[in-house]
Amino acid sequence: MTGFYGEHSKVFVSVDCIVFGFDHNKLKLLIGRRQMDPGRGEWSLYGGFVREDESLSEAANRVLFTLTGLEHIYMKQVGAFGAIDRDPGERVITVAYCALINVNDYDDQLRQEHGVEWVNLDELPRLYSDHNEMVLKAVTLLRRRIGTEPLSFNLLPELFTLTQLQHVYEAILGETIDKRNFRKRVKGLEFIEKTEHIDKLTSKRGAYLYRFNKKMFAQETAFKL
Amino acid sequence: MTGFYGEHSKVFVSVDCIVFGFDHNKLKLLIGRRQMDPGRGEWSLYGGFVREDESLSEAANRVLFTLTGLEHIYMKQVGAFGAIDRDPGERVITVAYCALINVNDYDDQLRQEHGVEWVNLDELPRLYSDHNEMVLKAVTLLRRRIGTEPLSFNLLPELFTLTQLQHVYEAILGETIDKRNFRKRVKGLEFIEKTEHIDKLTSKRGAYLYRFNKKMFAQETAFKL
DNA sequence: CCAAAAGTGTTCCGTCTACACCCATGG
DNA sequence: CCATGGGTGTAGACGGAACACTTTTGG
Repeated sequence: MTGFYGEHSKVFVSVDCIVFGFDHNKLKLLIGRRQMDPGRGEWSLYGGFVREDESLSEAANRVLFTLTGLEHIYMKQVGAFGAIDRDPGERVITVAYCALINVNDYDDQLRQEHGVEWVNLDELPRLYSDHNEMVLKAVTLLRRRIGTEPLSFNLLPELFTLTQLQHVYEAILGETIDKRNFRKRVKGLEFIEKTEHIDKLTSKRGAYLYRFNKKMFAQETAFKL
Repeated sequence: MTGFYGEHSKVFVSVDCIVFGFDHNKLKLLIGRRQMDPGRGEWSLYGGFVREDESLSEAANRVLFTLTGLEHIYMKQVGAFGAIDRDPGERVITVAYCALINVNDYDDQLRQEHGVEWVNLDELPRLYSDHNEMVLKAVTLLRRRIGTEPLSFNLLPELFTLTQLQHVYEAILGETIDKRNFRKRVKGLEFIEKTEHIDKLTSKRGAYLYRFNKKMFAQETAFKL
């Protein structure tokens, strides 16, 4: 029985994290300089090898936790990448995962300790190996899903203004959105809940803060924004 | 350098093929009884281990070719599945691929030699391990993409009637479509080309045969059907 | 001659888009 | 008092959905 498996060869499997954040009205990506060979010094996603005692998604969550100290983060598999020579050193198949985090939740000292930086997605440098390809696929998925899944809230604090929410959509879709039309659509969604709190940081007049209501959303069948 | 990799462990990596076909107005899936332990006798997708000298997609194409004798088939990665105990024998991470083939292109003798059968998707039995999950994800992707990508033609012969095309959409989406609206939309798509050939098999009156024109499609930016 | 599938347009309704001005306040 | 971002409604265009009858011909 084990003989059946024995005929075949094993390979290294790693996970790579595509970590998106949102700040200053820009979609950002967390990347760092590789600190190991091969590819030392090149810009790269943050990743790690899959261990025997963990599933792929567990590995991805562990790697993200190691990097950010954050748990229970939105993560989605982007896909497996398995070109023979994608890793110049050894045969390594990798599974890319996309995570959405709120940049304010990420301790900046921890970030520096790991030597990673927030880079504007539209100014992304050339990355190690096939990492650009992974990012591209992640962005495509994100764009496709942002309109029908409640992803944007993962990039924002718990309370946010409608203008902030709109900026997230604009950053992800790469186009400007009409303010009145956007707010009209939001108004139709019960699970985007207006609070009595007011944000006075970004405007003198102040803006109402909204909240994503998970319970309300659970009752929702489908939405478009 | 190799020491860096040496700290980590390797795992078996396989590919599994989710092969869709279309026949008798039904979407069908190719499955067979497992001929090996663990899980001998259970319904299962057809798969194989990834070799050292091939990429993931090459492995998937090889496995599909072994099974069907078909090459240059539409194939799309569905995702990686990596639960620790998903394979009862050894740790195996698998990457699922979805293929769309025309059932008439598949030699029936070859099918029997491999001991696989076409099963209606809506009558799918319980499959080995996490294979049902893979199929579910593949179907979800298929439904999402059928409206914006020219997938349906992979399931049909080169020449097809509009009724056949409509049946493909109905089978994939699991709902009936209004004939006049459907044909109105098709008429708006230049890359679905009317030929002078007439099919007399399915109706006494006869129906015009159409063809998917790849060159026309290449000039298309986006479509909806 | 009739059963069975092919083929064909119009109307209605809801949704999306474009668009401009007043409000509140801190400095 | 003015610069800055917050907040609001309407009209017209467009696209999607509903809907029924005529045509052809093999058996």
